[in-house]
Amino acid sequence: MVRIDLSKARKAQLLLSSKAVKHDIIDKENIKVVAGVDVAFLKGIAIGAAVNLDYETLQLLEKKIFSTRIGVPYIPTYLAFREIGAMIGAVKKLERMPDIVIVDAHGMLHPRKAGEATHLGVVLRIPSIGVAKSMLVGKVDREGYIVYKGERLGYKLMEGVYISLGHGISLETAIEIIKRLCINNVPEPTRLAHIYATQEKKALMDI
DNA sequence: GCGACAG
DNA sequence: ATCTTGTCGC
Repeated sequence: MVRIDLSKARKAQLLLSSKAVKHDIIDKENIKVVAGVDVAFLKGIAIGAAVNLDYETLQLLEKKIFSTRIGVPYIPTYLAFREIGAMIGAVKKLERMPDIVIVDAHGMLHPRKAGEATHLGVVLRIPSIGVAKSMLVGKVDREGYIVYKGERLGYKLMEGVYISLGHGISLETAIEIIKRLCINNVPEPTRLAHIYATQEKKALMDI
């Protein structure tokens, strides 16, 4: 496990956030495939899982796994540097590139507006939305919006479901999409990706 | 300086 | 995130 150069990582995040976009770069009326990504850990291995769902029916279309060695430890606000390799590897294995990707972590609701969801969206040049289980920065206002440094960057859909702007999708559209995907108190793509990653991890344990 | 801190 | 069985409750 190599220690991360926080100075360089910080600069990378600032560059990434400068390239992130807060408005829709796709036609929301034309979303067909939505992906969910998650990562499970076993020893020194990160197991990335990516699943594609039909946006209309929420049915599973395909799923892929990409495992890699863990390079760095978990350091708050630098989560992406630990997981994104496995996540991107899994997404790239999908036969059909999804129209948008749902990441189970924050996006712009991050000290440098460069959380994992934003990081992945900018790197893959694909619209992304972050959905975290707890708050990292910001505060929820009377209407449910999460404000950070005077900017609305997210929305509290319910306890344990915090929408965080990722890349290429406006907050209003992101809220609309996540409301539609949230079935069991969690976005369906995220739930399936988590199950798949955990399943693969258990399979590796029997070896 | 102190405490908090996505997964 | 991960280490981990049974158990309380709808």
